[in-house]
Amino acid sequence: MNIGDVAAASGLPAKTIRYYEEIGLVVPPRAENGYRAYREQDGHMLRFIARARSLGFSIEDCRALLSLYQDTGRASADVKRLTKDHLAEIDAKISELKDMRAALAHLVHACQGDQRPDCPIIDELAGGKPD
Amino acid sequence: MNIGDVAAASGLPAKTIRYYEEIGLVVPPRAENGYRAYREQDGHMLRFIARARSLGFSIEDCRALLSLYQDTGRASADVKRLTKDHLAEIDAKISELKDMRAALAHLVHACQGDQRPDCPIIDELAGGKPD
DNA sequence: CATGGGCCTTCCAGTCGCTGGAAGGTCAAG
DNA sequence: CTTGACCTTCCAGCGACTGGAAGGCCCATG
Repeated sequence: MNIGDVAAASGLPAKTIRYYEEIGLVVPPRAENGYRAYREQDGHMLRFIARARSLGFSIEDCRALLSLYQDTGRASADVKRLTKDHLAEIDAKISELKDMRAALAHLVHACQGDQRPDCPIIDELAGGKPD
Repeated sequence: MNIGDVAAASGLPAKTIRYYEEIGLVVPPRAENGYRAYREQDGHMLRFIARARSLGFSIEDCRALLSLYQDTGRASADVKRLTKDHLAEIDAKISELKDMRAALAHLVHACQGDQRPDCPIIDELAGGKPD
């Protein structure tokens, strides 16, 4: 399988797959002509990574997950801990974004949005109207 | 005011403030000794940016907001549109993260997390148990 | 007047995860 | 034999900083 084939199969751009090789994540052997020759297991790994990335795992998390994936003697506790940590980070991000969202929604609501310059959004960013 | 003073006043690291100068966001005059000499208006701008950044606005948004801030003939509609667009992006991010969160929470729940290798998280990343 | 410490300066490199583009090699079809 | 779709490498850039090295400036103390 050439890179285009695994790209189509995994849904990842070829560029990304080359990048994954560069960082040592999935390193296929080479054919005689210098083309990357992906084996079936390489394709599995790439699809594994694509799914993990879509769940927001970092590349380094993916590296760890991949080695757990390939370690048939793994403890599921290790996988679970990694996933829980990631979940906690996601929760933190959601909470941060929700705070922003609330503040922004409030400001949007307060602003007339007409041709006049008076604007509670600008006022707030400028330090808040001291009333 | 030297950079340390505006850093303390705005809560931004000096490094960041230098970076803002580099990208032309807040460019203070220089004192004879070469030090950045921040005027009061520069300090206001930096605090303005710090607040906008904490609401998640991008640097380019900050640039636009800053010019609206300084344009006393602005239309509040312009500020509102910018803010609404940003709010929509935040909402999109929240929704994406929530989807991830749901999937991760499900997986964490399903995984025993013991010393055995069987792991629904790995199974799912590997393509899902076709049952 | 020297010295020390805390500022300040510039410049370079790294972060994360790609993404774009240029320049060129390879392969299969017509 | 040419065309066009693939493949290769290498270099550069995104956003928004952040770290660190090497050196200059300023002020207080001895």
